Order: sequence, then structure tokens, then C-alpha cells
Amino acid sequence: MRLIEHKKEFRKALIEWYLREKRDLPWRRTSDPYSIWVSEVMLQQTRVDTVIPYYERFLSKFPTLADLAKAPEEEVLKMWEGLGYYSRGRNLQAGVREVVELYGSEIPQNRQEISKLKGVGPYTAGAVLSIAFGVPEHAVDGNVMRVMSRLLLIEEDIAIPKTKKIFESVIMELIDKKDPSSFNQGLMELGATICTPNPKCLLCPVRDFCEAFHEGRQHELPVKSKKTKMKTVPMQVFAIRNLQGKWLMKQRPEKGLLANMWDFPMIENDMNDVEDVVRIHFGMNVEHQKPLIDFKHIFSHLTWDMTSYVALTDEDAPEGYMFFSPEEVDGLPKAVPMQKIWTEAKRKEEKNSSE
DNA sequence: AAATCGGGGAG
DNA sequence: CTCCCAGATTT
Repeated sequence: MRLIEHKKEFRKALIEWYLREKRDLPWRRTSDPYSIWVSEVMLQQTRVDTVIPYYERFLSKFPTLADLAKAPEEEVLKMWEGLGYYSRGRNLQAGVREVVELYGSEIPQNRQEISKLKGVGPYTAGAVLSIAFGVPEHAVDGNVMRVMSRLLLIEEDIAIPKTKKIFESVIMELIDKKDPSSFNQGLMELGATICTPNPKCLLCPVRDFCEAFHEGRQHELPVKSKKTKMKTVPMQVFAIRNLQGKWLMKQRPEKGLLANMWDFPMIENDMNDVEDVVRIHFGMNVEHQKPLIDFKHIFSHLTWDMTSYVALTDEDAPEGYMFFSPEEVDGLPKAVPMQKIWTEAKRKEEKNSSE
């Protein structure tokens, strides 16, 4: 049965399956457009199971558009801590502030305007429009490209940006105008649970419409070129405590990797003696340095090979750095590598004081 | 078009 | 290990 000649039957099969089998997820229990927006941003390149607790905490802290708009940016970052892609959090708040200031706190209900909001790209625009407002717009993510590449035997390389336009066009031809929300979510649900990279075709509600299944080629799709060369950067990190029990930290730049997050003093691996490294790079003298924890932290495009130390100083903070009490350090937004080092530093302090 | 931007789960 | 996840932004 050719999908393109049986659109109505396809929509019916997909939507009925979705309404019957859909997972019970927090953002499917609300019709609040702001909440749905938050969920869509958190779900960018992030698994459902990872997002759920973040979604709950975030909306408890910022229940409405107005709450998020007026919050200090550092509180937003703190709520995003550990979720990754931290610019999403800052962009979401910027977008929310635009809605408050430019649109009278009403999220725009057309693609042209909603796409102007910070952090709202082609996917998120279509997702919020279709799910929150019932507007028949495409929401093409990785799931949808995988599902549609199989259903229609589309062999274009999905690693190339312009290939996505093909899928967006296809969805606009196929979408159910009466229930675009269930149609779009149905495709994503299918990609997440059945039409996975290793597909469970025998359970598929629309396999009769699937050209790849018909040809037995579902495992060949989608075609994706993409190969990344990852580099490894050796890093040395120093958790430095002063005589008042405060710890030395520095905020990262507002642009680039882990923007605005807080670090212990760190540098690319220097082969000099540890005390010399600290004196040369941070201009301070430390003593009693001891190894803390070594580990690798893998980003999308690079790996940090971490070596960390604890040390003691009686000097003032160098330019750009500040000392913080343990409670203050807890409250600062830190990426996972620093969290790991901080946890280990506290554990070691605890152990020393009990001896 | 390609690179950048996190972190984790699955095979 | 590799892949990839309800992608957006910058270069």
C-alpha cells in the first residue's frame, strides 16, 4: 500500500496507535503552551528519561512565563545544571522575555513570529505550534527523519542540512490538519519506541505503508554520512582552599564551551611540577597539594583528560578569581566535571577531619 | 556546509 | 568503543 496514495489511512493508523499506546509523560498532561515550550527545549538532543526530573523541577521553580522572565539568569543556569547544552537555558529565558515584552505574554501562533524567538528553531517552532496550538506545521527531528526515510525510502544523506527541507515538505503534504499534535507526536513516538535505529517492524502500526520494510531495507535507513574526529585535551584542575576554608573559583566566559558555568582553576596540562604550574599560571603559592581524582570527560566534539589536585594557600585570590564558602560553591552552577571534582574534594575534607 | 555546544544510555 | 538523542546557533 503506497503511503502517498493512502494518506488518510496512514494518518488514521498512526494517530489511533499513538492515542492508544502513547507513554504517560509530564508534558502530555498539560495544555499550557509555556510548559510545552519548556519541554521541547529540554528535549533537544536529550532523552525523555533524562528530561523528566529537570522538567518537573524547572516548572516548580518557574511555574509561569512571568516567573521565568523575572528570574536571575544564574538561577536558570542552576536549574539547568547537569542537563547540558547550557545555552538552551539562557536562550529559553531570553525568548520568554521577548514574549512578555513584545507579544503581551502571548506566545505567537504562527511560524514566522515564533521562529524569531531566541532558541526557537524550525523543530521547536513546529512542535509548539502543533502540540500547544493545534496548528498544522511540521516538527522534523531525528525521529521523524528516521521514520520517514524508511516509510518513503528516502536515501538522501540526513547529515546534510538541506536534506531536512525534503522531510519538512513531506510532512506538510502528509500532516493531519484535524489533529496535527497527535500526528507529529505519533511520528516521534514511533521513532522513539518502534522505528528505532534497530527497528521492531513486527510491532509497527504502519508497516503496511513502509517501503523500506517492503524491500527489507529498513536497517539501511536513514543514510547518514557524518564522521567526527575527536581530539583529547589533557587538563589539570586545582581545588584550592584557603585558611578560612573557602575555595577558589572562576566563572567561565559568557560565550563558548560551558558558558557562564563556574570552574576551579584549570589549565591545559603543563608538564612542570604542580606547585610551579600554579605559581606560573595563577600567580599564587600553594602547599600540601595532593592528587584528588583523575577521569575523562567526553563532550560531543572533544575529550577532557582530567587530572585534579587539592591544595592549600594563605594568599588572596588572583585577578578574575574569588573565594567561596562550601555552601556558596554548592550554589554555583557547575558542569559535570567540576561537580565531580567538588564532590570528591568535599569527601576528602570530610575524611581528613574525621581522622 | 561545517563546526560548536553536554551528557548519558544503549548496543 | 560507536551511535544518537523531541536541535539551535555561529562560523
